[in-house]
Amino acid sequence: MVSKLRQDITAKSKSAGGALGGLRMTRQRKLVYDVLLDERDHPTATEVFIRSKARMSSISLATVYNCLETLSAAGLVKQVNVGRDASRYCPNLAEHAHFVCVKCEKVYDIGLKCNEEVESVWALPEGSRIDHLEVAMKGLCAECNGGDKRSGKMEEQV
Amino acid sequence: MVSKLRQDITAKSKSAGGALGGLRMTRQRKLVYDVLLDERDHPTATEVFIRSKARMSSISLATVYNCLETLSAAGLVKQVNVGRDASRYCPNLAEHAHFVCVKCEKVYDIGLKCNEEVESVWALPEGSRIDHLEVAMKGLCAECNGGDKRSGKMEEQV
DNA sequence: TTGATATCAAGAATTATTCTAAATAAAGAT
DNA sequence: ATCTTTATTTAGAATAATTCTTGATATCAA
Repeated sequence: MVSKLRQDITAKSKSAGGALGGLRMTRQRKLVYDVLLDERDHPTATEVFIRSKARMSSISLATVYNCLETLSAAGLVKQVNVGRDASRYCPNLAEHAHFVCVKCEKVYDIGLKCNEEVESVWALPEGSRIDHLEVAMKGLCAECNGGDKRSGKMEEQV
Repeated sequence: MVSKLRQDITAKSKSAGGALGGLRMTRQRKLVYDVLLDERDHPTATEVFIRSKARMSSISLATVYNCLETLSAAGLVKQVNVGRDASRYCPNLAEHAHFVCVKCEKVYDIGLKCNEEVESVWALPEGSRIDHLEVAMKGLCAECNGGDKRSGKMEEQV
């Protein structure tokens, strides 16, 4: 189902096939997905709604939530949570963490270093199955960190 | 201020000293902290409220939120966020991640492997300062994972 | 075209959390 | 011990993000 929807979206086909409950590629879902692809600044649902509404005035906030949920479940989009802030959405499917600057509030994607694995640093319990991992960081981005050029060490927080 | 409050709590002194706005060690703060220490199962604010109310019937939910906020700001307690669920609270100050079993809903603390550092795997942007990092995992814990004994590889999610 | 079903839209409802304002309690000074 | 000042508590109202509900609409397969 995941790849089915993606295939259909990227291929701009009209249908997601009848399989698995029959996900449909609707104008709204396509629009919401396009909005995310067009400006990859990790918008909130409301921001996506505003941008979507500019292109399709009839779309509703509830629909935007529905579409974001569907796209996330389908694996096309990632829901980004940092603390208790409103969820943000991101079409970057590569494994990455998120970093929010507490000053300018921009959200940055942080990629893995080459040949590294996130799991490698954690003492995961034997026998468990991890199928979702979310890494969120907060701090000052390079621009806002102005004077201090060192890539400072973290505080004790986890 | 952080260490001041901790010192006073652990020493069971009556005051947090006049420094830095004068944090006071009140019965409510002590109680909320004790509740967290007594049962380290990552309760939500409401759960902390229920447990606290059993020992001090006059305490209010707003106060519990206040205390949890104060204790977190003081560094005695960590606020744990996994996805959009209600925040949970944890008195474990060691660097660790959180793992929530999607079946039994238990929250586990995941420690770092020896000599590993979280930051080491991420390509952090030059010049930025990270001062908070939160790592949340979801999956099936060993018990709930029953049959499959492999510590399974993660899916693509981050 | 038509029937079955998925999806949409609008607004109500829910939930966690924060805010407000008056009452209370703590710490230091008298 | 009492007084004063200021932090904190309390209860309830307010807020904000998200989910739910329901009737209308769009889409797919036949």
